[in-house]
Amino acid sequence: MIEKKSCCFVCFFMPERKIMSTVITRFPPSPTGYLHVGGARTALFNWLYARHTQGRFILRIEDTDAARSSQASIDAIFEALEWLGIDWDEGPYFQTQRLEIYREYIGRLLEAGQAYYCTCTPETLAEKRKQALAAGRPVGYDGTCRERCLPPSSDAVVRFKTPAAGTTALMDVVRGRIVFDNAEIGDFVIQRSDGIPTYNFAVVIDDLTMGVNTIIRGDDHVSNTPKQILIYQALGASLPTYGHVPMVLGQDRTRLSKRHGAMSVTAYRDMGYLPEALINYLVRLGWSHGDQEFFSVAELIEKFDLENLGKSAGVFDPEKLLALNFEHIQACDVADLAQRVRPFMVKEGYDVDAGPDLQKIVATLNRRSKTLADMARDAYFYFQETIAYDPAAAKKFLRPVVLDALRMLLGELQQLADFSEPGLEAAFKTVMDATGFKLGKIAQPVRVALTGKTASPGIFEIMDVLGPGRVLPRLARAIAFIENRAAAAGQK
RNA sequence: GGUCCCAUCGUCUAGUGGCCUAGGACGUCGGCCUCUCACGCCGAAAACACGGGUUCGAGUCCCGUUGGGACCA
Repeated sequence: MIEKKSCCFVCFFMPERKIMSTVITRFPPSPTGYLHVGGARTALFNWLYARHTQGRFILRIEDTDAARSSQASIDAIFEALEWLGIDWDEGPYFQTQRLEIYREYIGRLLEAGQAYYCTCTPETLAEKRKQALAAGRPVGYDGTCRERCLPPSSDAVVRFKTPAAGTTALMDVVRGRIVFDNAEIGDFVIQRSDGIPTYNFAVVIDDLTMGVNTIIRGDDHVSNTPKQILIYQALGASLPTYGHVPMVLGQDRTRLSKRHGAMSVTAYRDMGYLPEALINYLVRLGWSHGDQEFFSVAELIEKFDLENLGKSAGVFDPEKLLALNFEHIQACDVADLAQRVRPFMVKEGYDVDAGPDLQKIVATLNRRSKTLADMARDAYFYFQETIAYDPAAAKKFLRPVVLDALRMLLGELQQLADFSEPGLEAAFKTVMDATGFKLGKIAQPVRVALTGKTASPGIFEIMDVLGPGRVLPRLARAIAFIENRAAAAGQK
């Protein structure tokens, strides 16, 4: 029978959240590169659960692999977490600063006879492994040094004394009960000969000493878990609640890596995604709340639980993320969006303060932008001094047939008192009535005059935002352009 | 190779034995709206991996097969 522990228990029986034992979760990245979306999702699950239960969230940097760890990676991880808005209540702790603590616990295990020194050489071990493989026996350590009571030495590792028989069971909130044979586990190394603890040992000691009682992590850790449970038990400690969530896969259904395109969290920031959109997407990949697709961060904190975590791996779909980003952009008010899009406009090279009102610009673009970068790019015509005509657009719409209409429109606009949408519309109406042209016939040439292209926000909107100071000269220039064109044609 | 896990539309998912003629979302396709492009709206195609059980009844439970994945090597 699958037993599931979850926050629903807490929420159901203790709606006021007067919880006896505070939930303590953690995120323990290795600083061996940027924070990628898969790691961010794990961080999110832990952070959300801590916030949901009003518990605590700890950040711990697992930097014992000196060769692969770097300060640059640590900084990159902080940067990504900060952008996502993931804050921590404790830490960051660094494993390299906790070596004494690990040694102390190694000592305890040694004293209690639950661990021992082993001096088997890698060569012998490899040879024995080969033989075991050939004989079809488990490839774990054969126990040569187990009862030898060896003293510490520079070439000795410390092994954990795993019970030779029996089983170790993991009660997982997402997968139920998973049982492992102790014989398969064998006596594993908990401290290398250089005195550095192995991953499985350090993790347990850290979680134990930090009071972590809820561990949500990728299911690539499932096979490590029985070893960790054995250590908890040897230390007489109570087990944390485990929840192993499935991996995030690339489009080709293999594990996420660089070749799947942009995978770092900050890359999405730089492409103009909203952190709340990435969060929404990542959390929904592997967790659900009925049919709901859109969640604000506050809503996620309110609704996130362990009960509804899925157990099959999910493919990262950039298209869906993009669609969600669009929705989150729609959910932002223009003042907020204006602030957020500003750096992207600066990156485009616009002199933002010299342009029209930023909020008014944003109001014309937000309904049609999937990213902040799109919005900044599409705002070009608000900032360019002289509009470059797209050749095809100019050829099709800046033609002599509309010359009179444009001249008349320019005249109307020059004496227009109310340069706002209703006023502009009235001016167009006058020209339409006089020429018999439909709106489209006039609007397209004007659009090209104003933006250089055939696609843009509504013509009255952009004229309103641009204002007479920009509209009139651009119109005049388009008229001149057509006149020149007509003259050139006439000479042929 | 050993151990463990997973399996519903192309993708993310709803579904916890009858409410399933399998629902939603992204994407795709068609239409409407329209000053362009978008938005929006309407509609369509699209899935329970396979085979055995259990049961009055199975997407839902059990076993096997196949396929994928993780870890250890």
